[in-house]
Amino acid sequence: MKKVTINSVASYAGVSKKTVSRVLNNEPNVSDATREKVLKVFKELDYTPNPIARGLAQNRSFIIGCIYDNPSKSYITRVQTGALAACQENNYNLLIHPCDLRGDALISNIEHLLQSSRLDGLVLTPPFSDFKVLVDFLKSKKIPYARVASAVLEDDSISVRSNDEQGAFEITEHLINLGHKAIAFIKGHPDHSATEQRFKGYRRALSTHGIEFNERLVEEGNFSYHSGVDSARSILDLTPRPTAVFASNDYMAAAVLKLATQRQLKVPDDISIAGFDNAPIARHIWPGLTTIAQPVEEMTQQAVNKLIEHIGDPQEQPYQVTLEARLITRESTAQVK
Amino acid sequence: MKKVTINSVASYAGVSKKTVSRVLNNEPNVSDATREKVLKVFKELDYTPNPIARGLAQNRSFIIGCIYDNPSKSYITRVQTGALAACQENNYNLLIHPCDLRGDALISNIEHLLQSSRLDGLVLTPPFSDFKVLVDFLKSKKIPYARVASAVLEDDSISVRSNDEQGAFEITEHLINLGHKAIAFIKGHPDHSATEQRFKGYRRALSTHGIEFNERLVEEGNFSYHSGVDSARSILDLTPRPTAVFASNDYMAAAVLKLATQRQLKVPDDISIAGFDNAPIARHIWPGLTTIAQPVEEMTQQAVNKLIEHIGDPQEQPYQVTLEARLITRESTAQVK
DNA sequence: CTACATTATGACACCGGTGTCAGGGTTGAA
DNA sequence: TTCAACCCTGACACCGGTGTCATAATGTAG
Repeated sequence: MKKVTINSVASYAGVSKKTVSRVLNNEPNVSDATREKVLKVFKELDYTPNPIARGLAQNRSFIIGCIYDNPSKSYITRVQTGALAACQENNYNLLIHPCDLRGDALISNIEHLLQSSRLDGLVLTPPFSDFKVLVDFLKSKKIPYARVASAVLEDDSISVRSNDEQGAFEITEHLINLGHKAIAFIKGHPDHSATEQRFKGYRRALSTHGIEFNERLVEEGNFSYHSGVDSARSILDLTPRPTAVFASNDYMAAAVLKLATQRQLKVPDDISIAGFDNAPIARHIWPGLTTIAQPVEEMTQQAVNKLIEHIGDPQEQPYQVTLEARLITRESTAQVK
Repeated sequence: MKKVTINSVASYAGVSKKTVSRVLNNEPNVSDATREKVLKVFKELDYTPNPIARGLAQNRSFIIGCIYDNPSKSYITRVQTGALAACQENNYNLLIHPCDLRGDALISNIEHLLQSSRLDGLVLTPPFSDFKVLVDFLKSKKIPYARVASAVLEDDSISVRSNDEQGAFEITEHLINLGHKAIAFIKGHPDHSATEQRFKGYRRALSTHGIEFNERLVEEGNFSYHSGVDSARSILDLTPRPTAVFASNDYMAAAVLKLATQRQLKVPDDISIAGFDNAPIARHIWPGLTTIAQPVEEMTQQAVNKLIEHIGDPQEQPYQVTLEARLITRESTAQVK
């Protein structure tokens, strides 16, 4: 396939490079006749502009980076799906970059990424969405960024989230309405802002319904399945055993379910279990997990769309949205006996 | 941050652009003194070459594309992990591109991707690895590609796989050794080459051990959890009920487990269940699934490494490797009663 | 009909690198 | 000593677009 460049189009159409460029970019000040002539040549020659040359001239790469450090594969996949959808709408591409949260290495890692890829913008996913050091760094370097599922909304950034606190409140309330009073809670990873939000929702539901908070019912997890196993062990060993467990995500909830089943406990007859996120595993196991569904794809797609808009026009307003999370009840929770 | 370009480095070091470029690319014919001088300036000025400019000059993007259409999220994540590892070693970036297998749209979709991104190469993951139309298209366009987990090895391409047929043989044999004779089988998606391979391994194990193949024990699935539910229903309704089920992947196996549990069957006491892939779910459920572990990350990493090598030097030999798959026994399979 | 604003177009430099080639300096063999 | 071969280096064009500015063509007000 011989290369079709802007030069061939220009000479073929009998106009200058610059005019072709104007048509490409929908610039004003091109006569309708000329525009149509050029557009026709585009088709005839099957011309596609070279994004690299374009990037060089405009100092843009048309690539968005997505950074993550998340134990939940399904979460990442959903984030990617949403980001990809937005990228495709805007003729951007998505570059994925897993990286470790810990330590100073992060900033230099990101710095290297930015220098070596010249990304136009960055999507921050949990736990990076609320990582102040990183956000400040990006701000100082004037790198456009968007935050997905951050706990805090700030005035001057793009941020799309869902209401974790409210979701946790609702699912806890659901358990309370089923008659549960001793509801154990497994926390998430301390670096994720969702961890605190979900914990807050749990506590608010308890206090709203006049149930005293009991610290012994709270276990520290980190969102991983493995941590869920450890927490589950402690919880199931308690006497009296709680009648329900609310884990901060579905993987940990699945771990509780596995351990409970291993110990011959019937779920939900002997113990109710609830999770969070509506990960695939929540419906792949028996009994299916009652959980909170967040519109992760939608959140990410909106965030990336706004990010790209912002890149095109840095005057663009900040964008802060909170989407609804909703309760999904399955078989893992039932009326207390 | 003011921009550090090759020009600033050159004038600062008192040499020409071209000499700086030579140092950058480790070209010969640069005196040691000059080379060191330039390298020192790199550090002092904290210079990073602009990949976009480089790409324009060399007509390369330093980006590898990875295309997929796979219902298994965990498989995709593993592929990405391996591909990213290889990319990072070689200062490449990874661009992910989900797309539909079906129809003519695929080729034009890929064509558009190539034109708009100028990818240096493509990684084909199942089911694309064995999709002849696509492979032929890439060959005709002279786009470098590598195939992951393809069934067939061809002479002139890069292809890294594991032995699905052998894996299926071993897990079936494992069931036979436990005394099972009526072993149901759930096939995968017909477009995936692994589907046929795994079926072959199953049949070979049966015939090796003198067990007659029974077509009624075979169900058509498509690797999705949902299809597993349907197949499980048919299998569990059989009389006499098979004593074991071998599903072509873990999601479908998990579906069998869920349905069996719903029907009050004890696994593995009443029925043994085996999967394939060693997906996370295999160890997240109870009982854990006996399955076959394939080194997906390793496969992809090798494939991408070779692909990048090939891009740098198109004379590079073809590369064809088959890695070992290994049996992992968990609680879902046991001696027949 | 002139004076001036506005629109349409192209020439040319530029983005930040790499490829080609020519020229000066060394080295080694004749 | 001479000449070819080789090593090192830089000038310059080029990759394929975009930005700036000058200029020609057209429109509009006085």
